[in-house]
Amino acid sequence: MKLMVLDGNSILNRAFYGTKPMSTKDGRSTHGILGFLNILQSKTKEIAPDAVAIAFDLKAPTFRHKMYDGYKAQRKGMPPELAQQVQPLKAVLRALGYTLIECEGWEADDLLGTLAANAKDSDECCIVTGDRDSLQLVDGKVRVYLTKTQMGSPVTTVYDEEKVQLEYGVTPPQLIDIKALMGDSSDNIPGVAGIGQKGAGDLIRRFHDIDYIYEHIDEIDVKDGVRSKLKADRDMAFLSRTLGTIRTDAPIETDYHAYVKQEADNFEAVKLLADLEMFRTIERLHLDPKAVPVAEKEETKQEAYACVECDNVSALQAAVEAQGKCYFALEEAAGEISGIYVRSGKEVVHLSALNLMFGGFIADLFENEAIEKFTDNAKLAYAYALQCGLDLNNLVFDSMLSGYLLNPSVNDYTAGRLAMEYGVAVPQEDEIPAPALTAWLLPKLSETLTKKLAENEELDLLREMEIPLAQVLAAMEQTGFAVDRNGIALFGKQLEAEIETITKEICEEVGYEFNLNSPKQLGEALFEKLRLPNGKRTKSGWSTTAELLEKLADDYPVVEKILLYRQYTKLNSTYCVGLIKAIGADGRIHSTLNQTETRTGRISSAEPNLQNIPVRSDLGREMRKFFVARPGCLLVDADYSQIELRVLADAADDQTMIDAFNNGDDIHAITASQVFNMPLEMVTPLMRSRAKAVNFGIVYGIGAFSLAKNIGVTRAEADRYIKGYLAHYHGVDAYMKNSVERAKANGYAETLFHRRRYLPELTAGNAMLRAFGERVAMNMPIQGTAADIIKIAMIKVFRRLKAENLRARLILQVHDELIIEAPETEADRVGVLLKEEMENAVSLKVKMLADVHAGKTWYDAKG
DNA sequence: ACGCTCACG
DNA sequence: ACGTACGTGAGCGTC
Repeated sequence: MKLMVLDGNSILNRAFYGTKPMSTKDGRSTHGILGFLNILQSKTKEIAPDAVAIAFDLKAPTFRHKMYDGYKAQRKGMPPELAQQVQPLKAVLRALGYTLIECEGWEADDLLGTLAANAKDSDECCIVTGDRDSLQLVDGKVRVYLTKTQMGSPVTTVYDEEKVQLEYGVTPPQLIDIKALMGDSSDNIPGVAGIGQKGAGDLIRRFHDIDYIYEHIDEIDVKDGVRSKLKADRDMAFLSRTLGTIRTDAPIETDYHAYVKQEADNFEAVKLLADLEMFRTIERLHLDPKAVPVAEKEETKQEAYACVECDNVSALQAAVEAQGKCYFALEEAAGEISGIYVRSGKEVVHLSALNLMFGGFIADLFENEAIEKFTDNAKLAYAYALQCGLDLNNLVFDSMLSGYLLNPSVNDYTAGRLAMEYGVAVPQEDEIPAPALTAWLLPKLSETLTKKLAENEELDLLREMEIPLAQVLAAMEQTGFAVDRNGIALFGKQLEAEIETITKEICEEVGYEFNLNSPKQLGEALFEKLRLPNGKRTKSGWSTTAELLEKLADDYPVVEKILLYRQYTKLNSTYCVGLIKAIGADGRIHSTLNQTETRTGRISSAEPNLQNIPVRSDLGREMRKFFVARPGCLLVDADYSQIELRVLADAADDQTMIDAFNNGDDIHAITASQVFNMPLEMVTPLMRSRAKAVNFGIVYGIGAFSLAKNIGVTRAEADRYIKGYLAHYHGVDAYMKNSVERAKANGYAETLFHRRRYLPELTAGNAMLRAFGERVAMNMPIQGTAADIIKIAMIKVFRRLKAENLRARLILQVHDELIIEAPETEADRVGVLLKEEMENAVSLKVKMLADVHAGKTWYDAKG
């Protein structure tokens, strides 16, 4: 029999510190459990055991071994976030069919030892642990798989007798003697005072064990200092050996056959894992998620899933109208709407777009204001309505947007996933078409999620912000942005010519041809072939970032050329080639505006991304000349001035900052005068630019090191700026502290409009991760509130354009900027309207300011 | 699939 | 001792 024995406490500990913190929405940490199951699964695969035993201490919740994250010398209790995970983990393991070994008064080590020592002739014992103590157990039948976590991924070293010999120069049992001499503070093993790891190893390698050493204490060839230290602690040495010897006589079952894994209790396991909100794990362990046991299990049985093809459209329509509600999911095939699934009573009804009555049904459904609509993708529904020339009225629920508001840190908001997460029964049947399942789930799902949103005070966010915004985004996507294809193509050609020349020049100077796009090859060329100074290593070679190369560019013309090469190729491949590919048949680019992507509430743009078109460099900004208004139109562009700092001034209720903004002062100059403690007239451009960086830093959750790096001053200098800043803007100082405190207390950060982001990082043992959580706790409310504000503005602008019967259309949002394409005759009016709606989207203590410009191209319209 | 680099707010 | 500012998406090379 091949038995795999897990040192439960040790592995859990490793898993806890080595896995990115995660928690359930009500704040229970789960990453220890997740990491444990990952290790269990990967070791099972690697070792392929016939049986598995998992040993746990049944002692006080302390660890024998050194803690991963910190103190070398002391026993340390488990942090509560870890202790809370022990019982749920054990329950999950039992449900999965594993045998747990726990024995009152015995440490897990001794249980491992007992199993290892009792390996029969044909047996093999593989110990999986994070603790080197177990290495003493290694023999011909026993191997130790020592796991560490490096950069978040588990790394295992396998120890057999040979490997122990190789690494320590002794046999496994001799490790006990080494420890007897050197001691182990984390295990309260005293050892011999004054003998450390090196000395102990040396002695045992030369004299085999402490028995020999003490029997020949006066004869052996050691320094007198060592001899006297040994003599002084003779009793300690022998006591330490006893303490350090893992016992092999625990009263547990030692027949390996007893540990053959039982069949998993699917029901129980899924229940436990669903409660821990570990849905990925359910899938990865090949459990059947359909068996999610929920309170309404009985009801589920009554509500057997049923799906029928619609044979009577009028009857379906009548049923929906009678109900006053419609739960539907649109069916897509090859990018087209191919049908609709409607939950009607106890069944789902499918109506194909091929059905002659389909168009009529959709029109009546969408436009009927008396029917409340519930769906899973509002933007898609609005887009389809727009395409059909219909109004979509009274859409009250979107499960995807609801899931996003409840927790924006998730990547999958399909109805099936949400149902699992929020405890809605999922039908048992396999192979239900996705939209059919969605329609089936929507009644319960909408009820559950709506209730949750109401509890979180996020219901308005759904109904007044995200759902209306979905309509705006659908229209923006459909409108698209006109571009000058020939202009882009020509620009690309010019770039390619430059790139070709410059590539040759660079290769000539380096002395051989290589791929300039490969950071690896480039690093080798610069820092090995050309031997340039100040190279910095990254994980996989030399760092070749622009930041580093710029420092070398003055002295080495070839580096300057590489920077140019980078700039040209970036512009050509990402923007010229990339954008041309994305131009639609109508000569316009239709980007996808994602509404559920960012953790702060911003929208994102993809395929292509139109939110990162170059502007900062002169050459890059040229790209914007190819983003144009259609003939007879102008682009009207407005961007908020300092929206994030204004939001901060309001949230922090900082009078100095509020006054500065309301007086129309130059905020960076004012900040400079505060930070440098001098009158405004004496602020130099350099001081202003540094103050500007401080302002940015504050919004991001500042650190002196990064600020220093950013503006090129010493760290101490940067620290002074920050201190100066916080001393003068004391409202901001208090607000930042309060943001972190509140996020810690609540488990999430939130915006002015109650959009929330959970921050399990705040409970992390790892200081760096925790610091990250703290910065996010400071940043998210600011970035997120700014995102909320522009969303409100977009909805208001959209409605104004419609109400005033204008032909102008919103075409793009870039976080603090809105772009409208307007007929020339409307441009002035639209500019006024746009500014008005943006500035009045919200009413804060600080007034909002938007700068408006119009032009034929984006280049011209952007101030 | 992942890391590096770089474009934007 | 260690790494260091928030939020994104795309193209490329490497594994």
